[in-house]
Amino acid sequence: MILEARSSKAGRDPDRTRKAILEAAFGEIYRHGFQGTRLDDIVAATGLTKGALYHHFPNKRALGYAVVEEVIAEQIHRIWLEPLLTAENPLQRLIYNVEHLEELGGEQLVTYGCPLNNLAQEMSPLDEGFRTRLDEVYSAWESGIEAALALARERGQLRSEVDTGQLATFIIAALSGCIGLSKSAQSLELLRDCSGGLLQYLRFLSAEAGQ
Amino acid sequence: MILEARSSKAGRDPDRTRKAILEAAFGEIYRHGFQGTRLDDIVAATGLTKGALYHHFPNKRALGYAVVEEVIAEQIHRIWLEPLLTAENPLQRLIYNVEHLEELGGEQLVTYGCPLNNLAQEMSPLDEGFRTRLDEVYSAWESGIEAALALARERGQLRSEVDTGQLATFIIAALSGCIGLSKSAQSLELLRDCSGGLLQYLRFLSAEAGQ
Amino acid sequence: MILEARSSKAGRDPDRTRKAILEAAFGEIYRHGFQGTRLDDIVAATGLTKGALYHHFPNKRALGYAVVEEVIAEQIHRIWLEPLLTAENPLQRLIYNVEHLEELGGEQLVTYGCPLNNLAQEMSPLDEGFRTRLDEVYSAWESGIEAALALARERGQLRSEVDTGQLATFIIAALSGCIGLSKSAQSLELLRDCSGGLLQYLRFLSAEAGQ
Amino acid sequence: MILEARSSKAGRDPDRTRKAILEAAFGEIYRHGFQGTRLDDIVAATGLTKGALYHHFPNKRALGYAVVEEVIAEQIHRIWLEPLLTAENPLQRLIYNVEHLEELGGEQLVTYGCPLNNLAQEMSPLDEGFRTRLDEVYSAWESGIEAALALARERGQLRSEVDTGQLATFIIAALSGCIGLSKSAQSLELLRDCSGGLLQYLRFLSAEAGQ
DNA sequence: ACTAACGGGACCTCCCGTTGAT
DNA sequence: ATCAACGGGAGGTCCCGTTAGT
Repeated sequence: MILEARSSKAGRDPDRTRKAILEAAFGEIYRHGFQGTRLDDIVAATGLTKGALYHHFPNKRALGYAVVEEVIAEQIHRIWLEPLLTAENPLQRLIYNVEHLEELGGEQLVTYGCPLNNLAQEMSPLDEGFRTRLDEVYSAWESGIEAALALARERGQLRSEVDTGQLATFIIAALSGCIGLSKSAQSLELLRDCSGGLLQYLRFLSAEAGQ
Repeated sequence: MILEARSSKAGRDPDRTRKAILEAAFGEIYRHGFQGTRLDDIVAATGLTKGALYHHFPNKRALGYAVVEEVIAEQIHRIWLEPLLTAENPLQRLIYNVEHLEELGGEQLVTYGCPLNNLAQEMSPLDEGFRTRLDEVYSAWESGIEAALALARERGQLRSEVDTGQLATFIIAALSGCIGLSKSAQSLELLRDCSGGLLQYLRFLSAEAGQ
Repeated sequence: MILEARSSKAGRDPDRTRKAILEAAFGEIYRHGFQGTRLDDIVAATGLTKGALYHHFPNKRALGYAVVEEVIAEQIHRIWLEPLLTAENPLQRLIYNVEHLEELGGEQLVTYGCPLNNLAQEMSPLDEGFRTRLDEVYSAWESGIEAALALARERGQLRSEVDTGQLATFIIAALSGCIGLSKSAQSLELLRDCSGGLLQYLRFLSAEAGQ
Repeated sequence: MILEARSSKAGRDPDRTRKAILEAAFGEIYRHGFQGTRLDDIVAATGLTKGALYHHFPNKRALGYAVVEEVIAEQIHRIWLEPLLTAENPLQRLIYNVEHLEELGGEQLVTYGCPLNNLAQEMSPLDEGFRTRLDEVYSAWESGIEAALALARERGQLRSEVDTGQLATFIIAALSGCIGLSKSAQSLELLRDCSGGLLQYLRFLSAEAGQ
């Protein structure tokens, strides 16, 4: 998102500038990792200069934190929480999401992987600030899925002996693992195969319930 | 492995030196990522100098490649291939491995995650040389597990309709995901929970076969 | 040119800074050759830092190119083009220049030689970017001398059968050679002797025209 | 010159090894300059190792000195001294040499220039040891040409008022300059043009004598 | 006479962050 | 709020020379 030129700087919307920086930062971090991202590239992507960036964020790390809290968390919410919690049939919607990972994750999913998992694997052991923020996003994701599973179980769509908390965690782990493997292999087919393994498990847990 | 000080620079065992560099490099890369690793730290860990390192490896990247090919691949082989392929009951051994991830992966498994997955998530999209080498390790891992599954299926320990290739991929993905999640959460408990989800799936697939 | 210390890094005149870097770079390259020049010496000579240098030039090579295009080309223009093209009697002015090489070239002419020739001999075979830029300076020098010779021939000050283009090239070659020889010998006398050989030739070509 | 493998190291001829190193060093220095030459490249070109090089020469500089004294000086002697001093008509032979620079200097003359001039321009101001040795080669070259000119004058082939010493110096300077210019321009045509300028002068000095 | 392993240090490159000004 | 100019320092690369050994 490159800001269009305006006649005066004073006329710019500071929130829009902040958003633009965050988006550009997300894109660079997604493609190069946090350590591999250069601030100069971010400002170049926005058409601004470093001074503007440092006006909105005290340093690179804080910018990274903001990307986690505002961009990545928002994506998880938009894709995995909101749809599941408003769905008529949460379990079906969950299965639908797993079946349509590619569309939901964007065309770069196989190329660059999962933004959340990427950052987590890179930064969690290096920086506690990143770790706690990433962990919170994971927790939110997990509780969303667990809520959907619990609702499904209540409705008799899921085997009653299922530990919804454990299953939610396992689903996220499996998804992250599948996307990660397909990234290493650069293979969309592998992503489908691998998520197929998860789907089989999910269908088994729900199909049995239907009997 | 710190090489003891010697009176001379010549007369050393070149293979031992190379090994020492690789081990030190593996440790640094494991803890800080490849991009976050400094050659100075590697040489400091070995008691050598940059000159020695440069004598054995043309540059940092080649050193990284060698770590993948010689250290990480060897670990996968030692833990996941050799035991499974020589076991009386490969499926039991596979389950045993999943149950004892902590001991097999070392005390730092929760702290720093899976060495293979870490490098793959960081470097696969950035460097094709890394990607292909890491992909090969994954492939070897996968074929080892698949061979064990196929043998188990032959012996009637596994449901006959199981696609062993897909399942092997899914197992690796789930393992990688579980370890990654537990790293982000810094929680051993989460690792146990998550791998419990995988075990349940595996036991289901094998228990049914017994019927 | 050492920039005076200022309280701030901002608020400087960027053009002056750039000039200062170019001048310092020219001096170091002139004395040590391009490959023998260290960026540390250049920044030390200006009182700046590497950061400032890197802000104005992307790398050492680009700095070298700029020295050729802006400093050396300017010197050639100031000494050999402008005076000849505005002179009442271009041929006389050309001879005057050859007779007063020492003053025009600076006190370091015998010590360090011709800046243009030095760089050309060192870098032309090593770097095409240097070669083309140096070749352009040579071409400009040559066309200036040729223009002067052509005018002189028109006025009957030069034998009519002279090939002004060839002669201009030869004059530059002879000058470069003379300065180079005197540098190797560290002998001002040799410079005078050698340029005397060229002067004799020039006088012969012009004296005949007077007949 | 790569030494053929022998069954034993003791069986090698030390003088041949030394020669091989000198030849390889000359080639590398000719193409990359002295400062741009790496000892590793020299030893790679000979098939030896650095130990062998340091057995024959105490350091890089001494090797460079030896290249001047033994390789370059020998070339000057072979091309410019011996033929001129044994020729029936030294002046004709001198003119012949100027006319056939390309063949005498090798195919790389335009590409890489004159080995003697290259080293002189690069190293004379940087290292007094190089300067004196290169100056000696120039002196030898000059005295050879002067001897030829003096003989020619004696025989009435050259105008009697010619200062043979000055002319010899000028010839060398002009030759060096012509080769240097053609190197910068990467133009064989320019070499012919430029040496044509010198030839015209020489023919004039001799033609007049013939009258 | 020759080798491989290694020491040691210099140099360019690169990038995060700061400053005064607008 | 935004900018260009600049400080400062770290990291990878590179290469000359040394050493014990054969």
